[in-house]
Amino acid sequence: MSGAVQSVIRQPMGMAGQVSTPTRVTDPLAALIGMTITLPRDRELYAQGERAEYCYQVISGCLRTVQLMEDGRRQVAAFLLPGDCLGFDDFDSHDFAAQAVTDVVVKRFRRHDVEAQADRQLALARRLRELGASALRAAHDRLLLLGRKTASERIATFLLEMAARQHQSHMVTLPMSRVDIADHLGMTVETVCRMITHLRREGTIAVVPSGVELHAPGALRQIAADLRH
Amino acid sequence: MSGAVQSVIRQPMGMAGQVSTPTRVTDPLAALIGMTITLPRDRELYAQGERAEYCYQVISGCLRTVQLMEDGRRQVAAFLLPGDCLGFDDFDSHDFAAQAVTDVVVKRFRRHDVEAQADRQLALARRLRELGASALRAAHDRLLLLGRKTASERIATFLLEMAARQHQSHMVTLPMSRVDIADHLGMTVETVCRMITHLRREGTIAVVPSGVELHAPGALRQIAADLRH
DNA sequence: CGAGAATTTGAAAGTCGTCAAACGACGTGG
DNA sequence: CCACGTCGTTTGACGACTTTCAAATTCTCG
Repeated sequence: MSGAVQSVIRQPMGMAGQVSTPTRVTDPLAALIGMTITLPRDRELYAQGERAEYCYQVISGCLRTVQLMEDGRRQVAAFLLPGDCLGFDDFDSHDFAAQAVTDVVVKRFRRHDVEAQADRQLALARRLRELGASALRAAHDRLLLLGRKTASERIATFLLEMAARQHQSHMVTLPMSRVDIADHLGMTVETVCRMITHLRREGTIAVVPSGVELHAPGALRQIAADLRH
Repeated sequence: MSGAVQSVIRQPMGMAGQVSTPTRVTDPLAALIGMTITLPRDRELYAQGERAEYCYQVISGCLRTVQLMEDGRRQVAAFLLPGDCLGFDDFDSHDFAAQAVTDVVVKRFRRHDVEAQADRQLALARRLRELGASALRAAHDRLLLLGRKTASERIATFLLEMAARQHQSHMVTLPMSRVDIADHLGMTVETVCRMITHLRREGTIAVVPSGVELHAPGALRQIAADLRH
């Protein structure tokens, strides 16, 4: 049995960005005709450089987007949770690979169709631009993290972000491995472990099988030294 | 230098497949009504968190987008050169500040107008999505750089990228300070200098008042260990 | 229960950052 | 036109945070 696999974050879709878009009664994306696809853990949804024919919205499970260097160094650009979209803003080919962190269900759309539909439906076109803006904002926050934050700040930031995305303030599910986290935060597995251990010994968090419990979110926030607000 | 209107942020070693967009006869952006604004060096075009009423296209000069942490740590997300656009994909407020690196001339558009126009003109709507996609791709490349590349690789990558964006292969103009470069590449001024000195002593580059000459772009490329070929 | 993988911990090494100071480019003022 | 002060760049020495290498421990799954 897949232990942690099914304890993946569940949450209604439609909250793609924690952005306060004025209450959208019907998400234009929901109107698109999409095929439901399931993907087993560790399977690749698409490869880096692959022709980008489809785009996707995550229904359940967790995906990661990955960039590789020839010598094996890896950068996980993002983890995608239910409601998140990917592939909508690529060009002809995908900039990075997308892989299933857990068993995953996604809704798949033909990009050509989406583009065509966007030309007819203003709401969708706007939604697509919003989607891009969300992704861009997230990427920019990560630039600051990777460029300027220390190891402990990165971990704290990451845990808080995951908590927020799961709409939880005490329990954070971490479906991805420590290696994935390391490659996401620009550090090594060992450093990730050490930082987590440190937080645990401080009593700030507790490590449980499928994630961590946040005992002192305030302390985390202080460590994260979060910008904006 | 105004001919660069279509040169949105380009990849280092601009391959990535033929960057879709076949030769665009008329850029939808050119049709927008924009006011020309000049900005002296070091002046701020807009502040972080400021209400995003306008968006811009660079006509001449160089801008930087900046994120600040309370303790002063700074991340330069991007340098913008003639033809580049900014502010098109923000939400209500700007995610970061934009400041003039040199004296700058920009064309300013009211975002509300752009959005409205996009609703009427498919080409513009598509162009806006492309713009977002370009920015996103650039940001992702930078994630890999910040997360996984060494100091020398970052410098090499940066020089090659600047050369490509200036459509030059031997002479690179660097209008920004070493501090700006450092804050862009996630390192310190001292390290930037050391890396440049190292390349100079190797004979790979030569430092001139306004930038550097690339004597051995091949060597740079090798150092950059560039992904995506 | 046992083998292999993932996580955690430890010790040593390195890269990069910090602190400090010299050097050089400019612009102002004498 | 040159002296001088300021700011940006460069260089050096030292220290620290992370990484690297190695191994113990825990967890997963057959």
